[in-house]
Amino acid sequence: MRIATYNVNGVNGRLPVLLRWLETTKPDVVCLQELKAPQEKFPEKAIADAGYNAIWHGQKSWNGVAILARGMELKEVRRSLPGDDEDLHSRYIEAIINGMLVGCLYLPNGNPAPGPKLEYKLRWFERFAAHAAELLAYDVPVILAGDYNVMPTELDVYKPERWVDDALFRPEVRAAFKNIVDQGWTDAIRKLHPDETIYTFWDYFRNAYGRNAGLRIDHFLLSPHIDARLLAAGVDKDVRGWEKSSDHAPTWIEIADPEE
DNA sequence: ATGACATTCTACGAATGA
Repeated sequence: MRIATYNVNGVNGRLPVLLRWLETTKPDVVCLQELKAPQEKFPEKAIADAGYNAIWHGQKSWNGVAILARGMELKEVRRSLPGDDEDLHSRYIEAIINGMLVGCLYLPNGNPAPGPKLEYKLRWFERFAAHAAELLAYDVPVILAGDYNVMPTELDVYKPERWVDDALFRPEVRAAFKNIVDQGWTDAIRKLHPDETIYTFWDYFRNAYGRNAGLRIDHFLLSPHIDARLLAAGVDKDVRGWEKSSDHAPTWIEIADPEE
């Protein structure tokens, strides 16, 4: 089974790219971020025609997350991250699919830093850490996939020294990510490719994709049950080179069927 | 230090992103 995460950067503006990618790679489960569309403007019919059931939590102009499942039922568990009823950003949605708990997240960017946006990011991280710990305690198969807006290590950024003061790479942000991993989660890409330069984002400026000046910020964190079933992980890098592409590339894992 | 690019909207520039 293939599970993918993709920050689409506008689900309607990028719909042709999204549909082409779904048709080409046929992932079984897809976590989408940055829909940039209100709830009623999600392209439900086009997604259904492509063979996918979907749940989503939209928001006007910004944010927005969705989970798609190819020929499988989605049972929605929640559509916001617990811990702050005042937080109205659509950044988290969670469903049970085929016996797995799948959390789809769009972690705040945090720039400019320091400032209130970084503080919001760090608070969001604390809430996410608390929720992740609760999920681990359930002792069930869990996948937390999405745009974490963090490069975990220097291997994950084309020019680390340029990014040390940025909200995606500041020490406290990297520490917040590591704190969650250390609960007992597996960073799927890094487990299977420990020394390889792998990016999931290239910005639109200065031919970043052509120069491979990228960042690894889209991640899969796996609970032990899913970690034991991990077969492969990678990035559909060529999609970033398509016309009208998002600035992110789809990132995916393959997992084995559970043992009976 | 800035801006390069691309998205969205009771738009025609501003806010946001990473």
